[in-house]
Amino acid sequence: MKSVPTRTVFVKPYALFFQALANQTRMQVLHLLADKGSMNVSEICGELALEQTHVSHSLKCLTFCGLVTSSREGKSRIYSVNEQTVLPLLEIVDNHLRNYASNLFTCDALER
Amino acid sequence: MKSVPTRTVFVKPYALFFQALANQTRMQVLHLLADKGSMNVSEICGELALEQTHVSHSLKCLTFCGLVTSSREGKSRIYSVNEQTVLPLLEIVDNHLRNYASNLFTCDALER
DNA sequence: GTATCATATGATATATTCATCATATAAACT
DNA sequence: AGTTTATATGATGAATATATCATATGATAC
Repeated sequence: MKSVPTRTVFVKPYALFFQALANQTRMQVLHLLADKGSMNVSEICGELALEQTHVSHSLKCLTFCGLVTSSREGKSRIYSVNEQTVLPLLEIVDNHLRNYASNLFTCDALER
Repeated sequence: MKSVPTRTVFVKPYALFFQALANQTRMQVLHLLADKGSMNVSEICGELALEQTHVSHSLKCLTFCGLVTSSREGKSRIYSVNEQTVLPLLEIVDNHLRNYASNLFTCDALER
């Protein structure tokens, strides 16, 4: 019988979830969609001045984590943010950054 | 005059914040503190069966991002979670994982 | 003082993630 | 059928993060 390391297993999905958010490109896409509602891939590329493959990879990851959903519309695919999760999440983080982590606005990297 | 890439700059602190959470060890520490209230470093090491340096590095990162606070007590240092941010944050993610991302419970890695 | 206990720091090899490239698929139109 | 437009996928070097090592600092007791 294999012993289970205390708490070790249970946090993995949380870490994976936050990994999806721990990237500037994916965060840009998420903020843009939260702001504008729905957009197709070309529109996102245009707005953020990013390459199509880069945006598609980012959207795949966000989709995998349930942060965005999509539906086809002709040749395009329309992406929308999962408002239920993303809006309250960003609000909490917004407040946190102001009140407890204003250093993150000016630092280059994380101290580890 | 240098042109500012659309939205690019503003998301960086968000990505940095989420990076702190995108790691199993730091997530373990955070869950443990959220559960037990306050603990010193040795207690955390014992409970999670992790090396002291590893835990200290993790706590440094969490402190830098305002997710935990600490105070000295004799030779020890007591760490506490920032309840204002962490409790509602974990609740949102908990619901999200159940409702929109149950695949994260069983997958090995993120699809990108 | 120095010895011990508790925690923090800096450096490093390894492991992971990122952005880009080349290419594939999917839908609409001729 | 073939062509164009829109998006997705797989592979890869380069960049970044991780966990561990050796060591430093800080506080108390002797």
